[in-house]
Amino acid sequence: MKNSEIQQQIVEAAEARFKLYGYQKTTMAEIASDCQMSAANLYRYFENKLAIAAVLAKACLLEIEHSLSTIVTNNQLSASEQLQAFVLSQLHRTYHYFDAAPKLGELVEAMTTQRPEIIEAHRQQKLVLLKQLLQQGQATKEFAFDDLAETADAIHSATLLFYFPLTLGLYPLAILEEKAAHVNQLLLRGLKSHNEAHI
Amino acid sequence: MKNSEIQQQIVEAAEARFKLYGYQKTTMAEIASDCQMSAANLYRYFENKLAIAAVLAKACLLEIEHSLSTIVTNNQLSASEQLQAFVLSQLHRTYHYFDAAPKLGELVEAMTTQRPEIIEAHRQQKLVLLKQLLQQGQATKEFAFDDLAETADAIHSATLLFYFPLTLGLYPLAILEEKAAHVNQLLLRGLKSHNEAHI
DNA sequence: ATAGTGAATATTTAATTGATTATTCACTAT
DNA sequence: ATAGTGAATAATCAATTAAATATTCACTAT
Repeated sequence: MKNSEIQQQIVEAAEARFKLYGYQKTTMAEIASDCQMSAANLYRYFENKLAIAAVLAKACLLEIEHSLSTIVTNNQLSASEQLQAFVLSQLHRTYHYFDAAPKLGELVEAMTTQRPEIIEAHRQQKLVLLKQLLQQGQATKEFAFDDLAETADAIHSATLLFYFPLTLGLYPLAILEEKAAHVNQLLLRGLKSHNEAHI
Repeated sequence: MKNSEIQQQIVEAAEARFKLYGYQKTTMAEIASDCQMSAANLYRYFENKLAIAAVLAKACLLEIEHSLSTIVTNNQLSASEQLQAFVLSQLHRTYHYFDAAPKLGELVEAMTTQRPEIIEAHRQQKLVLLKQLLQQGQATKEFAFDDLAETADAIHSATLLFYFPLTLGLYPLAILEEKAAHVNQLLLRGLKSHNEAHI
């Protein structure tokens, strides 16, 4: 069995435990036992427990990024539809994660406090995709705006409610979808190219 | 001394302690001592410690609402300027509260979990003010939008980053101001009346 | 009647300490 | 050399209990 396959196996065992019992309550001994090895041996593959969690977290975030990337590169969709889908995709994916496994909140907590660069990298990646989306909309004359980076940042800030784990718990999904629709509508009106660019 | 003056005195003593030492670390005995009375006597004026905190929290939120109300009724300002000020005022007031007294976070926590109706009432009050602002903008032809309530809700959702205590800590004030400016710019473009109302 | 109190009781916190658990390491097997 | 282990150490957690604290109440003073 290859080195990387064992790493994979460890992460998968950890994932199942983290989802079911939470990050805190999962012990290295349990993960090891699920892999038919000793706890000590885990350290030959990962620096520590947090590193296992980090791989898992990165995978989740990458999954989201892939979804978003698919939307941005889907040229069946207009830029408006892409933006709509972009926001809703984050909402649904993130909501679903915590709906299916509320214990994953512990992972978010751990990453936020101990690996903030992972969260930040994800944010940056989303900004890249948003900029791409906006540029495409601009190229087709569907959108018009002054500053690409500022606009992407504005959209990202304005849609915080739909991807920020702590706020997702505030409302049921149906309400969040409704709010997302309203925010999208307003943002799109601000982006449509038949506006004047300046006041 | 009137009954209500004593209540006032108690709340002020509690406020000073809450700001300096936090809600948890402040004891009823300390508040009472600051008022030259026994802890038992506090219960003649407030049901319990949480009730004192609730009065204080309501006062803080009312202060914010007053600021916002002043902005909305200030007819020196265009509707756009009002919206800009509306968002920035929340950002600055809220930021300042936690900057001057980080321990107030404990109060937010307590209210969020044990008196959520206070938070909700504040939200509703802000929506009322936002609707008023939007209607004025519509009356002067500065703004155009389809649904008043939906638009107010969209703006409120989109500016979450600038009043939600937990997210305010994510960035320094200067960055938040910058983001607020970008979001405002985009929202305003969506509201300006020279847009088509429908796509 | 109203404002106030000290002492009693009920909850919450804080400190202690005894497990658990994470992590390291010297070692074995291949 | 590489994969693995058991046992040692270090850090965390959990149960216990002691101490503080919130809250109630029977009572005093006005």
